[in-house]
Amino acid sequence: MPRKRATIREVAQATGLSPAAVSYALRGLQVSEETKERVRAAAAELGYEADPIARALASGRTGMIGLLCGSLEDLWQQSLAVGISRGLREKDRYSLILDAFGDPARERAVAQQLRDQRVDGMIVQPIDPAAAFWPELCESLPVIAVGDSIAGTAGEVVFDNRRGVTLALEHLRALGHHRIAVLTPTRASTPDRPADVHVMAEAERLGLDIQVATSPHGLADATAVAHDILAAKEPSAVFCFADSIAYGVYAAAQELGLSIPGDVSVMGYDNHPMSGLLTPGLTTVDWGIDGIVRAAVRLMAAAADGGTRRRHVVQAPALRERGSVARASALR
Amino acid sequence: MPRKRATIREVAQATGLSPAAVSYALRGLQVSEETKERVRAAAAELGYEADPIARALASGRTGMIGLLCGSLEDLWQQSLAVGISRGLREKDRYSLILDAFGDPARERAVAQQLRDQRVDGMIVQPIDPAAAFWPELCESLPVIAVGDSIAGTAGEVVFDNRRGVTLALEHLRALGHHRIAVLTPTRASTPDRPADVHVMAEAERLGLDIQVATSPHGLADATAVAHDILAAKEPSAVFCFADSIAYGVYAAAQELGLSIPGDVSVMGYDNHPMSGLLTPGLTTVDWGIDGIVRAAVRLMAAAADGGTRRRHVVQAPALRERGSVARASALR
DNA sequence: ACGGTTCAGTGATACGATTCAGTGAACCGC
DNA sequence: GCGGTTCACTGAATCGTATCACTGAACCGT
Repeated sequence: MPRKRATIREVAQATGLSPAAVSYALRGLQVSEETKERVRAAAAELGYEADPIARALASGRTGMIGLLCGSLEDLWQQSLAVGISRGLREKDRYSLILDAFGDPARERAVAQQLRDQRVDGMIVQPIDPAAAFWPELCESLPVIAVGDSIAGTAGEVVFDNRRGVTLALEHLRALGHHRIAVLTPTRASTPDRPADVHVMAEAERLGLDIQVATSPHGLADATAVAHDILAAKEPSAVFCFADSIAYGVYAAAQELGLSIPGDVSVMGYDNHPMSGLLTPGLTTVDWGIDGIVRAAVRLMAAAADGGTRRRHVVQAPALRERGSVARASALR
Repeated sequence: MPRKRATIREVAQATGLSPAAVSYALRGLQVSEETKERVRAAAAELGYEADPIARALASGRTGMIGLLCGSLEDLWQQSLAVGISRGLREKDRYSLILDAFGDPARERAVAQQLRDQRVDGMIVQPIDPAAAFWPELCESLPVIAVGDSIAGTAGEVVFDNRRGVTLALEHLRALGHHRIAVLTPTRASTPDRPADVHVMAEAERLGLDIQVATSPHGLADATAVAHDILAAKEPSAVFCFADSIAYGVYAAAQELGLSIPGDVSVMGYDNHPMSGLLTPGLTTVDWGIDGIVRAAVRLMAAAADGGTRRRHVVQAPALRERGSVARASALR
């Protein structure tokens, strides 16, 4: 790790070529095999590697993919981000991970920031899919959406949230739950998430008495929110729109001496790896994170390599029944 | 989000000033209040913001802090990274998160890469604290080490692993465990981690019969490793050098029909938030992640703002007793 | 031998800022 | 009214690469 790096000019000087020739040679363009070899040797000798910043300024490309996460407080989104980042790495692309903190305003700013950093593409988990800037953004670089669909993307891995919600609520209803608390992640100033809308519609259709509250993803915060809900509302079941919020319900139930699923049933959403380890295991809606990661990476790679075909992958949910949901007792 | 951004020249033209003056004005340097205001107005009008890439090339600074993580497969390290990233954000600094995948060779490459990206500083969780490149790196930019100490840093948050290991092993021994399996994270080609060395020394001192194996952090992999250990070696206790590996032991015990702590005691290391939610709760060594995050962010901010005083924070561990460790039964 | 094509390589410019050295004017005390 | 500062600003160089428009030479078939 030398103090001062060699520049392209020094390599040019060493080989007696022009900087332009060196630039071409190292990228395997327009030069004779013999010269390429000579340049490569000189570059290795001097320990030269192109400066990514200068390259980005001149060419407008960086080889980096931006990862715009909805909220990294969510353990599942952490797994997703790490998984995608690793997947991209295997395709020799680096990723720049940024967090929107669940705030649509910040989401816009961060998207802007990623573009300013000249990322070659972005994988986004949109908080506000209806935001006006998406189409403009998509025109300036390839965007892959994960989760909800947005306009103009080069590809999407869309979760069938409608189906996921139906799966969850029908399961609860089939076991006799009618009075259900719904805990949805706190988001700054975006009232109508598509998924929330589905909850309302399905609850209506199934004749359920739901009460919606919001909670942050963090365990401590979620526990506090869940504590209040469990103590005051006495629902027979809690449907959490993220496994990490459900973890808060487990903690709150423990504090209150309530048994799951004896006193209250809990349903999650995501199937984070830890959900199977809890006692009882968290019954949840599984999206198959590995499949999502693979699809997102594949679509991004295709789009960044100039693939023009717009791909649309729909991720189907599966109900993963464990032990946290039981038949509603008549008592509550 | 305009298609094409305004440049500093356009702002200069609009105000009748030179580009240099605009550059100074927007950074609050060397210009009259009145001109500053005029420039700010014109910049706002044109939607101008300095291009971070061009700025990085010209000034050598980016305002970004690099986060070099040992292995993001570890849930605890994920929390740490997200926490630090969030902490830096609150100080108006963005972070570039990169993963070394537990590989010292990669660690070096990634550090190099971060430096090439002109990060203003790096927070690293060193895999190989003895690697030769650290001092050189530290001379070219402020480095904060988290975990193990490395030479030449601008500051460190060091875990007292010696004490942590002692705490864990003494606790196990006090409860009558002598035959102990130790599960330590898999690392490519670095035999002697400081923490591992402490384990050996302490085991010797306490007269314990330990058997060391390595395991990846991922739940599935850790479960497989733990399965083999539990089935073959029949230790009375397992000491995992990361909570996420301990989670694998829980899963394996479940598969094998072993009860924790009835058949085997499990001790973790880190105290990830989920550890308290398991049944039984995971007895573990708590490093106080919030304190680490705050200290790391504080040290980095101080160093990046030109603070010259080298700060050294030692993080003391605390044994967090839950239910996963019980008195050794005479049977096994 | 000739016009046309390809090939290997060059020189200059662009990318969009920062920064250094310098300049004219205003202002200072004496 | 004079030398010396300070102030506000400018012009030009710089950062390190990519890329565009050329050029001279070699090579082609006829």
